Amino acid sequence: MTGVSISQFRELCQRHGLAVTHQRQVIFEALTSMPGHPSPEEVFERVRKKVPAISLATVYKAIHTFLDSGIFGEVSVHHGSLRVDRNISPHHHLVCTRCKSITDIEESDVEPVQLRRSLPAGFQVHRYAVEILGVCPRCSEQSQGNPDKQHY
Amino acid sequence: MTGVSISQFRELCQRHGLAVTHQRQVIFEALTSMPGHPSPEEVFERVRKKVPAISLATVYKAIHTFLDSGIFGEVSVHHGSLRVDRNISPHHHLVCTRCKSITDIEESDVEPVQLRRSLPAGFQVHRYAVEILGVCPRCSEQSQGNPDKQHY
DNA sequence: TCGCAAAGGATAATAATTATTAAATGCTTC
DNA sequence: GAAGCATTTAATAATTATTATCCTTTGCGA
Ligand SMILES: [Mn+2]
Ligand SMILES: [Mn+2]
Ligand SMILES: [Zn+2]
Ligand SMILES: [Zn+2]
Repeated sequence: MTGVSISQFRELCQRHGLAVTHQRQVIFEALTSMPGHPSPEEVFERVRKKVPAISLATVYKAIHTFLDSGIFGEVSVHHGSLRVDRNISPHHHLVCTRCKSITDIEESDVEPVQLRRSLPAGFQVHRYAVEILGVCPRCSEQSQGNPDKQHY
Repeated sequence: MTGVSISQFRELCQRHGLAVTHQRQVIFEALTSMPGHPSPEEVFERVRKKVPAISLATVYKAIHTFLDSGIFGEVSVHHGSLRVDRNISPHHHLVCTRCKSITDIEESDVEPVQLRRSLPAGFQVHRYAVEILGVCPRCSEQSQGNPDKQHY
């Protein structure tokens, strides 16, 4: 029972300037009670058991609202479409969270990743990929302007 | 002029047991000549200038053929749909490339990432995200069976 | 060259996401 | 607590990304 009381949720919403709705609370509770990194579809399947009339679009909108408020995060900033990597030697990436641009960083430019404790037993590691997340020069320049203009 | 001669391409295909077709060569050349990490749509736009009659499906099929042969790579193994991360404190991920499962690794379980040289000027780093890519225990068990069964 | 498996083209189908719009609801003010 | 207005929801259409289908064409070994 990882339930969040209505008053706690109300407080959370107020802190982020969000209206408190029943749907948002149910979606929030579904998210906090699900293991791993759920997809909108998975959230929808769970939520509709409590609120059968809910719409998938409402789930998407609530999730984006939570993401925009920083209440939750997103696993991959560049999940929109397949991106081919012509560089098949191990390397890392510089990723702009604003415009989604991806730039190669040579593996030798980063110290090898060191683990402090062992991984779950039986996991076979193939490689370590470092994503350096941030804002590229071009995006930070025009940061006051329109913040969602994308240039690839 | 990063052009690849037809004989070089023919050799590459032979090495991977692929039939040599004009479309594949044009798609391959487009990929090798494009900067960054192109999407299928971008490849299609470029390729159709040379072969106007080409189909988008052919581009997708050729790209998958190249990916399956290991001639090129894919930036994100989990690009299929949005995945919410309830953990908004900085942390890392263990990713199974077989079943696409994503498991949190605490930031403190990995030594801080160290750069050996400076990044492109003006890039504002927000955080470093390490992806530990490999095969999870469950997938490596049944590795002889059906290799594309997914369990989340 | 012949024959066939493999690949391409056109297009339908599916999956993921976003847009639209009218009705319902939350929130502020009285 | 009701009124009014802005926000949110539900239903559904539209988009976008990707895959499947099906028939035609082509590459390649015999
Ligand atoms: Mn790369
Ligand atoms: Mn996570
Ligand atoms: Zn940028
Ligand atoms: Zn797995």
